[in-house]
Amino acid sequence: MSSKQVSSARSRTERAIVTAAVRVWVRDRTATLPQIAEAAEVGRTTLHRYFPERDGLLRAATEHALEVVGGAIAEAEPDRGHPLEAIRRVVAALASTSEAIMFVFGDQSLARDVVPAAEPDLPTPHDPVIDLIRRGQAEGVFDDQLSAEWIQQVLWGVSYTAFEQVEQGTLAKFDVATTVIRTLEHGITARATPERQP
Amino acid sequence: MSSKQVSSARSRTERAIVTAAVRVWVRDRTATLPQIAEAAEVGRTTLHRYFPERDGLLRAATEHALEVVGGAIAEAEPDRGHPLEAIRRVVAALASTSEAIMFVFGDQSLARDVVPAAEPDLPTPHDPVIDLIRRGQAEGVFDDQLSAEWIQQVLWGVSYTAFEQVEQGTLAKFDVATTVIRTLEHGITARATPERQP
DNA sequence: TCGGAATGGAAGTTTGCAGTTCCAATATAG
DNA sequence: CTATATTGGAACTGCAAACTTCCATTCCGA
Repeated sequence: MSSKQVSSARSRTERAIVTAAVRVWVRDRTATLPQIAEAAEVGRTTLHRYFPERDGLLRAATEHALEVVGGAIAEAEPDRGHPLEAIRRVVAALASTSEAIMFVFGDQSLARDVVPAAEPDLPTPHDPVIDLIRRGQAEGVFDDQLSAEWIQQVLWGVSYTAFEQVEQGTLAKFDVATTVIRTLEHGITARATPERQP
Repeated sequence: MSSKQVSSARSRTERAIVTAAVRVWVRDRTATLPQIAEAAEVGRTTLHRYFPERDGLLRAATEHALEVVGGAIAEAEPDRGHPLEAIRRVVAALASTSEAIMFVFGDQSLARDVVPAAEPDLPTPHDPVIDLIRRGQAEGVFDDQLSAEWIQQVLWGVSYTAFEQVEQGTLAKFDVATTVIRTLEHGITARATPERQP
């Protein structure tokens, strides 16, 4: 895309800045640029050279986070195997990108304003996770009384909740995938509930 | 608590400001005080007279939102009846306080910093919802392989997700309680899944 | 009706951060 | 080794929003 070949130094610095931005902003959305420069171990001047304005960095950080999440989902091969197995792989994959997910979904204004601009076509149309859910519904594995979009949002929401718990030490990182999957598959009720008889 | 009797005017104005703050900040955490003054139909000067600094209003808004949510939960009588029925009442009650819930839980820094200061003893110890979940687990209704705290967080998380969907028009307000409860009770899988056989 | 309480408009001050400029120091490639 | 690219320290401007002050007006209870 760039007209000139980027030097290795440039790309290394840019990557450091963007990842630092995600890392810092995920904990404090109001963190200042100097704070991010410090986290990236980069001078304030350098940061402004790479990203002349705050919004540009915000967008780059968002795009980067989306790439990380998208890549993890792709690696999980959601279009392969039994839907239940596939979604377990997806959850496990998401667990390894918790920072990126919390960054993107931790601020509703990000998801509302920046994400659409960042991904002109990928987000809603042809989402591999939606495809997986639809496939699972067609095969009678997932509840087809619930919309695929709702199920997807629940997947994000429950995963996000788990990441939060890890963050505050209430849940062991190791248990994230198991807990999320168990909750998704059976809800919060004990197994084999006598189908409502309260 | 106050040494002087508060005039009806004072309390009416204060209430208008606080509810406006919740209403505005739930959609845009970065909204300015003039914006809130306008939403409260109150002069900028008046707002500053009631809340000399931003943090004070933020705290008051948080306390108010917590009171609203706590009141709704209490009205749902979570300690009465079958746990499944009780939690359905709680979800229905939460649905009517979506604004307050989204305000408190929509910003992790709020839940992290302001909430503990706002409720010195109520939040974690002796939470009626936790009590309900524990009771349900003891009666074999809720999954006792999951911690009560996790189940509570899932309850919040799924409800929050539903409110978001309503906000963006993806879910009808009318369907919130049904959808949340169905998801909580059975997860995202079709009823009577042949207990794993992928 | 009268007087204190409450309100709000307008125009301050202060603060903190984004964005800029300049120049010297250092790293990297040819 | 030298030239160019990259970096970053420091001091600047500009701006937006929090917070303040003053005073005229309106509301409300005694």
